[in-house]
Amino acid sequence: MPATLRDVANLAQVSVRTVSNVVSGYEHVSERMRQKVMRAIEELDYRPNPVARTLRTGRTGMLALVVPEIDVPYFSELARDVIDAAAELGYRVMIDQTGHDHERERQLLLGDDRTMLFDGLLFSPLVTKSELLDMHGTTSMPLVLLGEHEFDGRYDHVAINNVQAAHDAVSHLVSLGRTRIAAIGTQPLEEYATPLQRTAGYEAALRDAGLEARPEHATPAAHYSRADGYAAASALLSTSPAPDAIFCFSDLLAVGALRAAFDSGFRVPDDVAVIGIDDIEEGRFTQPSLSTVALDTPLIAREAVRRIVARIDNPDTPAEEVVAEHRLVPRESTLGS
Amino acid sequence: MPATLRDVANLAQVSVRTVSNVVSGYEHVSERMRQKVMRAIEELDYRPNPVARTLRTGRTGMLALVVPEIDVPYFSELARDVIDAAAELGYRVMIDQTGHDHERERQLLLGDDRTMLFDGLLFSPLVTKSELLDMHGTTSMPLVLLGEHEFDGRYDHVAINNVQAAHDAVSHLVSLGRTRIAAIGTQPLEEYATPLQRTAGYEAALRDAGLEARPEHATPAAHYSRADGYAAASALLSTSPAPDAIFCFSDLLAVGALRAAFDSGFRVPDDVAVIGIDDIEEGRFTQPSLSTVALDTPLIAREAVRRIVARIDNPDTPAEEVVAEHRLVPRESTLGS
DNA sequence: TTGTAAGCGTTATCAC
DNA sequence: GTGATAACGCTTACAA
Repeated sequence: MPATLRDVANLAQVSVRTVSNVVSGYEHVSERMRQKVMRAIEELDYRPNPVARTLRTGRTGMLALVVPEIDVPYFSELARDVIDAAAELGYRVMIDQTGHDHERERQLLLGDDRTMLFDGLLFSPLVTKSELLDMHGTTSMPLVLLGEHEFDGRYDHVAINNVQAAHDAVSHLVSLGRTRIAAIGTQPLEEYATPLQRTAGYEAALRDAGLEARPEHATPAAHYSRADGYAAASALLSTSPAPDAIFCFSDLLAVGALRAAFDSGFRVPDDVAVIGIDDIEEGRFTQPSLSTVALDTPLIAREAVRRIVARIDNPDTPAEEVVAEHRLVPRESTLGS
Repeated sequence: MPATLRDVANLAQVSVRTVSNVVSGYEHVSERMRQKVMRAIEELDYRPNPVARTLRTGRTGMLALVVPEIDVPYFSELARDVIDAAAELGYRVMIDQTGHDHERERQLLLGDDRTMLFDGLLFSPLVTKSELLDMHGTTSMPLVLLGEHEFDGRYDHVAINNVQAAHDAVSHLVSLGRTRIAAIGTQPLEEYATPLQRTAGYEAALRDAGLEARPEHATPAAHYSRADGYAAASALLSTSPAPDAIFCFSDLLAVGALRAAFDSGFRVPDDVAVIGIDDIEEGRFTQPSLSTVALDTPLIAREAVRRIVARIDNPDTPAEEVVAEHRLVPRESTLGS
């Protein structure tokens, strides 16, 4: 059984108050006392109980990061940066994946969970309905949203300009002279923000270029996975006339598309150019390397953690929106080598 | 200010005991009481405070998963499976990355951290010295080790047979008629278990095949990253005679090696065959697809969680070692298409 | 079946 | 500067 403050106090012949002072580095303790206490701590191998401290102070020192799937590179790279940024401010990170489980999202957002040992919630929806957010209202759990762009002033928000990012990607393809530009990643059945916004950007860019948006070119993808990218691209490339460019709503989809192009006998970028969004590291090593729109993930992570900690420290902080920069990163899959 | 059990009890005109019974689903409560309490809970929007419960019960319901870097695909895929397996048993997962920070590892292992809000520690060292483990002795924090293979009976351990896995990979290259087989991923300066074991398997396989182990073919890699794989492979392929096969200690190194081979004008597998270890999903979509030795990550995760939960429930459970299966997965990078 | 009360191990508010 | 002691919000003997 681990030693408690009281045990230390008894052994050192002082009050618990004094021990607590020593342990938490309080300034005004005489050197003699401090020595005595330290000896007792050493002898009993005392370690403060973080749960008791938490109950008393109301702070767990833990943040929750909620992502759809942690093994999607974009999210694991985001998680890396969030964990580092949190550590810098003295916080640890619990990670939860909602998969495509709306019930789990609901629980987290509503605080309907019996094990919410965290001070704030970083919520990074890839495909999440905005109604869910309305339900968060009653809880007092600090919340920062990551990645979408639908600010209504109620929540802190580190956003990406999805419409513009998609527009930039497609405009790049247009500037290369491509005219039959397909897209992979739409979500016709559900009202998810990210795919909706990227679809809007895609269509706007086509319009701005005077190109026709063919319905059969806007291809859905249930998950933003390599496999779905592969399947969608295979289907697209078997149509006639085949597209001469594919804009994928994520780099992971694009990785699948690259492989599909190869397997279907298409050269990239000669026959078909491919571009994604995210700038995951994987895309720098594909063959050909993957053109993309880079999101400033470290900034997103840093800002998100900064905001949530500010809100934890002062719940009345007004909600704020930060829009992270993005930039076009052309590589071999559109430019050639 | 959130409502407490007491508030609910007051409003419902019952004792806290009764409210607690209702909240925690105790069997013997009259329907009338239950109704009254539920109404009060509803009205006050009461949610139990998990920290108080934790202090009382001694259980946080949280596990810590410690990995070097969460954005390394092998670890993010492991994390996905660990989170899922933990959820199944009612646990949540806090993730920490030690980077290559030995001090952080020391803290975690020693329980020298003021915010250890978890019931058990899943420790997955890629490159970690075993001395660190000796220091865990004094703590009572349940610990399960993942991935190495140096069982001394003190800790639960879900292991990989690294020596055999490496041997299998190299034997596959030998069976293809390759004779100048290089390796990427050794760690000559430090005594890390994984690289040491994989090096041993590599050398044994060469010996068994009657091939000479050339020192210049055993190439170190500081991190198991794409970039280091690229650099190491580029160097290897510029020697003369160049190797006709490269065994990489991880798939991520192999991804870098594939790209390096291409950039150096080598065809894979015709000029040089490449094989890795891990079977990350990325390797199924590279061009050519990556031969590898698959580790049974879901099993590793499931077993690890099962063991740690068993130990949390009963600290006196004897330590146990499980060795996860591995199997050779030949793909285009050794077989061709 | 329900009420009363004693902790869980801290921190913080008083006195001294 | 240090010592008692009351919370923090919950679970659970023990009583009734």
